[in-house]
Amino acid sequence: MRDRPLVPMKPAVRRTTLAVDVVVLSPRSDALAVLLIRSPAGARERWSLPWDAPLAGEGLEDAASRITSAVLGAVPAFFEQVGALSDRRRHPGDADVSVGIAALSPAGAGSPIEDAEWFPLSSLPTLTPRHRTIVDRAAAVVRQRVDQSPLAFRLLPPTFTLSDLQGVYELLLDRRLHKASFRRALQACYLVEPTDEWRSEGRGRPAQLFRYAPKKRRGTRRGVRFDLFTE
Amino acid sequence: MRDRPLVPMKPAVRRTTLAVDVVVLSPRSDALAVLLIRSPAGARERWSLPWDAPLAGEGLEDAASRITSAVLGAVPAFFEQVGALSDRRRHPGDADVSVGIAALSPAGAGSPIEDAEWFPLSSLPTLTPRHRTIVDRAAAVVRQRVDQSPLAFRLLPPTFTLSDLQGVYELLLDRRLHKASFRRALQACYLVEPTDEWRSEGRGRPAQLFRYAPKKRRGTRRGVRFDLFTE
DNA sequence: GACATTGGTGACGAATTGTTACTAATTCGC
DNA sequence: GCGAATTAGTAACAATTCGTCACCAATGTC
Repeated sequence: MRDRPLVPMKPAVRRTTLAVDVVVLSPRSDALAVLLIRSPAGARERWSLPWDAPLAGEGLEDAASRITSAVLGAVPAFFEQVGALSDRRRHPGDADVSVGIAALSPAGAGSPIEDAEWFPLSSLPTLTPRHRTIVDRAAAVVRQRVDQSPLAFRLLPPTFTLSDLQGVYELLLDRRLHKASFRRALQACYLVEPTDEWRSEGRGRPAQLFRYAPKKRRGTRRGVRFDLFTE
Repeated sequence: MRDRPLVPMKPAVRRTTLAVDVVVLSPRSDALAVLLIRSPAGARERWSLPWDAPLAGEGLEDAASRITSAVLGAVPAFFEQVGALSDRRRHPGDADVSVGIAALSPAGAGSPIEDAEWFPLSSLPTLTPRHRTIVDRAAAVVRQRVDQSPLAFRLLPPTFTLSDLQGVYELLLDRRLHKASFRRALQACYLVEPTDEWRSEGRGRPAQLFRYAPKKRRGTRRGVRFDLFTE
């Protein structure tokens, strides 16, 4: 009936080289930025994502944490796998397979080592083709999950103003949100609680500081929203 | 200031063993089912996910397609990576790292080889710990993405009734949907078009057959829905 | 003190969603 | 044939949510 091998497939492991490539994301001066490291002299591209092979038995997120820590001096607040890539596209260490991991780091946490720098997502230098794909997918995954998962809170310090929070959402979604609607939606879900601190930023009324404190209120399950399809 | 190695990290690839583990999902008799293969005699678990190592330079989804094809005799309609796992948990081939891939196959496509069988997600036999995790994550990912991506159409034949479609959504979301609301939402998004065929299933009025034919109508971007957070 | 600027909220009309109730076309049993 | 049962499909209304406007509050600037 169909193409099928006469002899059942015999699965077997094969040895390959594997890299964990980390896309560290953080809001810097009103744009989402990626942490890149200067390539060793002689490399074709000047910059690359921080990467390394996982150590024996080390979890992939643990590897990403170790790598980020070495480059930024801070442990990211959140990880999300972006996908594994196995293709013939070039990788700085010529790994056969790359696992891309997005790491979210709050604004202001850590500081890059000398050979590392933040680049806004919108103006990246040339990267190896595989790294370029991983960055694009990381950005897409993060943007897509903002609505499913409290990612935005991982890009903020422990306390923040509601305007800060709205700013991060606007950064991630790349569109303006309406203040009153944003706050009403937030209120309805019991995700933040007010602290008794206020922050004054020069002009304008001081803003109350909030912290992320989700209450386990199971929201009423809604109908199907076909219009959220990304494809 | 923080823990940071005195010498900058020297990334390097290391050789590891890699497996692609495939979770083939298909609706069988009103439940979502997974395709498992009988383990060789002497294995600790009787059943396992179909798996293999990717061939040199073979894409991971291509490997998943090849593996599924060998076991089911049909090429899945859709793939979605479920995550890469690197831990010390047991894998049938003792691979260091597994890439889990969910493969969606329409009801009725292909037929399993002799050593393979469909198991409803709700009553699986014992699997190696890593395979168990991959299945759970595949189910979670598919359930979570149903609202973002037209997955449900990949679990149906090319033409289907609206009741079929609603049934798949109910299977995936594990809750009843309201007929009128479901159809109104579907209508509003121009995702299906009617064929001029009708299907009679015994009792009841015959149903019109539809096909998946998304029109690129960009839906109006909505506000933020915090209540969709999964965590 | 007037004004510009940022924070925060009530309220109203518009849009969407949940539900009820109905009509339509078929098979089954008599 | 004919009514009951069963599944498909839809109109219409009520309840809820959403987008917006308008406003008040608290601060710095002139």
